[in-house]
Amino acid sequence: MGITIKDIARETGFSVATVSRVLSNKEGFFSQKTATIINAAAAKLGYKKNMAATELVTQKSNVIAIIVNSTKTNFSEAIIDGIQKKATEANKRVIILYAGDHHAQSQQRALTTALERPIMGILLLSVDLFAENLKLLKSARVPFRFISISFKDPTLNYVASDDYQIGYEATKYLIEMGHRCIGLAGIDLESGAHTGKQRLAGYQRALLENGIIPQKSWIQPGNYSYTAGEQAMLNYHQQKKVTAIITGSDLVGVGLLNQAAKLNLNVPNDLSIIAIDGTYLCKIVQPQLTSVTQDFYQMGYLGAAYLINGQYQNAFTDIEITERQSVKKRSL
Amino acid sequence: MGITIKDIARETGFSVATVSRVLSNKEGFFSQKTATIINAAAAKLGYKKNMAATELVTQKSNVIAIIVNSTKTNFSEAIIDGIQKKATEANKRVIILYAGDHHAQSQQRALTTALERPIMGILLLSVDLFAENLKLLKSARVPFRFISISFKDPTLNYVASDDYQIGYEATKYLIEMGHRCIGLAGIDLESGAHTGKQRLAGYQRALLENGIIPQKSWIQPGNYSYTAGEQAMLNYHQQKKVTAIITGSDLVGVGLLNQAAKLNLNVPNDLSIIAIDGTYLCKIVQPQLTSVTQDFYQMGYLGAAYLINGQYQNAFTDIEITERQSVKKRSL
DNA sequence: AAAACTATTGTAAACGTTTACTGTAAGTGC
DNA sequence: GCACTTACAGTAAACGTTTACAATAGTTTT
Repeated sequence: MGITIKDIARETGFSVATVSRVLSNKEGFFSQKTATIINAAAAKLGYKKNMAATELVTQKSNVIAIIVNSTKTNFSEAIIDGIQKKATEANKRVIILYAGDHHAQSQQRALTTALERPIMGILLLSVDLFAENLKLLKSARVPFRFISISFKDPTLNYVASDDYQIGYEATKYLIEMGHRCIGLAGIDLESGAHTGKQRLAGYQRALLENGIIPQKSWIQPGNYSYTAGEQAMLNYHQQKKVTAIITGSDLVGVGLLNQAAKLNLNVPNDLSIIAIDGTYLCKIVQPQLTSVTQDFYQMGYLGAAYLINGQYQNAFTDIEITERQSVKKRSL
Repeated sequence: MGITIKDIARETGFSVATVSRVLSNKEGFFSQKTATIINAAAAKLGYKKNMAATELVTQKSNVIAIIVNSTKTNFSEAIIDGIQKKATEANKRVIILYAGDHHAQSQQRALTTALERPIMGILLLSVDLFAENLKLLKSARVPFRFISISFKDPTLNYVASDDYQIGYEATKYLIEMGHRCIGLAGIDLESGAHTGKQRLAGYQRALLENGIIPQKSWIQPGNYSYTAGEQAMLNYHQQKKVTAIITGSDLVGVGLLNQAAKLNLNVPNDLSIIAIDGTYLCKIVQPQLTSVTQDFYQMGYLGAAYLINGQYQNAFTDIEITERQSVKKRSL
């Protein structure tokens, strides 16, 4: 294959041990003169360290594996940026594995790819593991953390937004804007993650605190997708009850928005929308979507930090309401 | 660290050689009875193969590294899906590395991460390597292919769309729709890749073939970004010349579209837009953007196939015009 | 000048796996 | 009963690196 330290040893006349010490910069174990010779030879021959061999003997790795689900989650990029930032600071490497779109076999493939080689840990970005895959992950001796997804299970650590608070704040905001019949669309109430359920709980709480009885028909669950938004809008239109809608993701918001346009509804005059996420999507549609904005970058940064420092704890990152153009104040 | 074949050998009383043969399924070198015992022990102990060790001794790897630039390239997902498909078919694993947003150091970090471990090859998704990084890549003995970017340099292999044809077809389409003053916005004419230059050439050719003299002011270069689209629209508005614009990416198209709205221009009545790419973005804005649609999935699939089969050749994938709502026929 | 230290380098084992080479027992053909 | 296969399993070397231990020469201390 390529150039190894043996080649450099032969070239320079030193032993592989000395070459190794110079190349991995074990300060104090070699003279400057030697270092110069060896480094020159390495550069000349185009030496590239074989990390697999290093990891084999040292029994440790500086690689963090990120597992993302390939759903159109346009926020994963910001999370990855945050992870990269922290990883670079801590001199760690990052590799990314795609786990498909909630597909058990793809999940397993990604997981296996990660577990079959020496890595220092795994970060899972809003991936909701199937039971057998979670078991697989737990059975490995590799530390892992979830990001942008949370669980009841106390053995699972995560960094995410507080979904209860998201539901609560979004609802409160709409109530303050004069709305009383408020929809909640495109959230997943089935999965093992309790993201959807928490948002629902916060939403209900805010309604009740303001003397509003939540109506079952106001809730249109879905899988956070564009089409879930379209479908939800169709259903709301039949009922003609809600005046404002909270959407489970930006994409749901856009789906809702476009379906509303098809139905000749004007947003925000006929219907207000607030989207949960606040990615760039909100800014590039018309009208721009008001959002509960999550701090995805920070999520990634913090999740990586916890993994690297070996801290087993959960954390919530900040959220904030970003006002744009899709919510209108309603006079009473 | 974890369980090794030694542990299984001890547990079952067989030698590591036999355990290895069973676990890596070397047909014909072990009895069924032995296999059953060893597999049971492996399952019981939760054995996970250490691929790094395997790759070390076999001197080969089944891992393909994908390097993507983290620019908001919303099409990379489709390419990755195509790669994954082919990789799965050929029983290869895939890891992804982020190379930042045209940032030399991030590029180098991603490249080094890939080159420092045994991989069977590298796929670069529309990443325009800095000269020193290209040198680094070439100096390694690892095969690589570019996807969704093309070069004049005959030593570089790629699978991409034919950018000349893209420019030509987009322009021809607009001419057929009755336009004579046609803009070209947001393409990069500076970089080492000749994507932008090719599109420009095809565009000019189509104009000339139809007796239209290309005007310098019709061309507003940029870096394929949303803001490039906004800026280009501002410039076009000052001139008030073009009636239709070809945009270097979907994102440029959306930027242009939204800036047009701010300027009280109606698309497509006052201005027609055709975007190059045709990702889901075109469908989720209003009006939906007509596009020159690229077959990104196929690009990924084919690029992976060439890499896996060791074929050193270039290929162009199909393009097609997808009519939506942003181009209006102009009566003469 | 002996003792003790320091700086630099080498030797060899180890990491977890694969595989060429050997060995052995049982089966086959004559 | 002999030679020849066949089926299965073990021994040991190899992959590229790190590092404990040992060795050497030079320097300092006493």
